[in-house]
Amino acid sequence: MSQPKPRCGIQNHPSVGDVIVCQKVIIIEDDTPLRTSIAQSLELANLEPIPTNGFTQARRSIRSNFAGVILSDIQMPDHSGFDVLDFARNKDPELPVILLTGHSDVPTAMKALKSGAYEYLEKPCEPTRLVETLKRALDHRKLVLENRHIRAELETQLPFDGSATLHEALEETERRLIEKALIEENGKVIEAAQSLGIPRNTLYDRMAKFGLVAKAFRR
Amino acid sequence: MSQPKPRCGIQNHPSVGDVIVCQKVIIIEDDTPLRTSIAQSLELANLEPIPTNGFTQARRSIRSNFAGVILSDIQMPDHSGFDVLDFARNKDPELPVILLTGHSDVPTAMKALKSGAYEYLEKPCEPTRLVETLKRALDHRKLVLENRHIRAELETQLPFDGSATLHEALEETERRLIEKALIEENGKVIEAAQSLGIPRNTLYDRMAKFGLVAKAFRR
DNA sequence: TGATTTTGCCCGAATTTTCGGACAACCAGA
DNA sequence: TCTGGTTGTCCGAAAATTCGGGCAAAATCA
Repeated sequence: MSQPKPRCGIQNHPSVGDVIVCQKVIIIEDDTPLRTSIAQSLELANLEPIPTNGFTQARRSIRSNFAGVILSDIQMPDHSGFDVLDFARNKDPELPVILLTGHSDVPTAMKALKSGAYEYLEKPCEPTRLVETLKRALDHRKLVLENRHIRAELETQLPFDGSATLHEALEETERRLIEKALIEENGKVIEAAQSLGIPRNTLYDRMAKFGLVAKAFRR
Repeated sequence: MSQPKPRCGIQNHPSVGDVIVCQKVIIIEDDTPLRTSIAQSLELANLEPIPTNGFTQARRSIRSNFAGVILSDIQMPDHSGFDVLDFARNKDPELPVILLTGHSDVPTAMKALKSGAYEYLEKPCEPTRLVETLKRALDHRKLVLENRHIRAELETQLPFDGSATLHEALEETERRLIEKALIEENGKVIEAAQSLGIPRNTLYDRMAKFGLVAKAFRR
C-alpha cells in the first residue's frame, strides 16, 4: 500500500482536563537585597520566584512555553530592561514582562508599554501591589498556555477534511489511536495492544497496513 | 445529478482560527460628566463604551458570555460597586470588574480585590492608565472566551474516553460520521451515502447496526 | 556470553464487512 | 389513482478483518 509516511505527528499531550500550574516569576534585579526581598514577598504569596542578578543569568530560563512571567528592573549595569523585553518577546511574544521603573518615570513607563511590556511598576513598590500585578500577569499567562494546549489537542483530533470518504476517515482515526497507544506505551507493542483491547497479532496486522514500526515510538 | 456538496468541514466549525472581538466596556458611573468623559477616552482608544448611570441600567447588559468588561464606580447613590461585583460574578465568575475607588481609599480597594474585582483604580484617574488597565482586562476576557469556545469545540470532537477499546472507539467514530452526514443531507440516505463515498446498501447496513433511522435526521 | 523477551511477519480458519441486486412498503405529486 | 422516488430489509458472493499459533531475527537483560 502506501509508504510509511514520516509523520512526526502526535505528541504526548498532558490531557485536556488537567490544570496548568503557572506561578513562576523570573526576577531580574541587580540589587541583591531588593531581589531577595521581592523573592520573599512572592513566596509568601505562594508564588515561585526564580531570582537572577541580570539578563545573562536569566536568559537561559526564558523560553517559549515558560510557565510563568518575568519581572525585571529597567535600569541595570550590564543590560537594560528593554533588552530583557526584546529577548523575551523574541522567545515568546505572549510571555508577560513586568518592568520596574524608577519613581515617577512616566516617559520610560510609556515606552515600556509601547515596546510590549505587560505592565510597569514604580520602583518603591508595596509588596501587595506587586503581588496583585504578578498574579494578574500569571493568570493571563496561564490562559495563554491553556489556549495553546487545547488548540494543539484540537488539531490532532479533527484531521478529516470533509471530502474524505468514510473509510478514509476511519482509517485515519484508527491510525491515530494506534499511534497514540504506542506513544503512551513507549513503543511496546504488546502493552499497546492490551490498552487497545485487541490481541497482539491484530495490532501488528494494523501496524503493517499503516506502515508503522514500534521502534519509531520509543522515548 | 447534483454533486456531493463541497462540504468544507466535518461540521460547521465556528472556525477555531477566527478572532473574538472583545472590546466592550460597561461603564457604571452616576456622575454624568465623568461618565461621558470616560466614554470619550475609551472611544479614542478604539474601545466600545456602554455608558450607564447605575446598576439598574447596567444589569441587563451583564450576562454570561459578555464580550467585554465592567468598569464601575464604587460609591453610588442607589447601589454600591460591590453589588455590581456580586451580580456580575454570579452571572459569570470570569467577567472582569474594575472598580473605581475614591482617592487613596486603600482599605476599600483591598476589599474590592478580595471580593473578586479584577483591579481597582483611584478616582482621579488619568485616561492613559485607565485605558491600559481596561485593555489588559479585555485581553484577559478575550482569552477566557476563546478558551471556552475552543473547549466546547473540542468536546464535540473528542469521541472516546481513553479506556475504550479500539473497536469501540472506531464504532463510535463511525456512528458520529454517519450521523453527521445524515444531518447534513437532511436525512436523505442516498445522498448521505454518496457524500460518505460508500454505496447506499452499505450505509443501510451500518445504520441498521447502530439502530439509526433516516427519519430521525429530517429537518 | 547465554537466556529471555520482543519484534515483525506468515498461515489459515472463523468471522465480519462490503456491496450489487432485488423487493415490499411508504410517501408525494400529477 | 398512477407514478417516481425513497426507505428499510434480505440474500449471497467477494473481500477484508480478526486472531490464535508459530517462527526467525533482533533486542534486551543477566
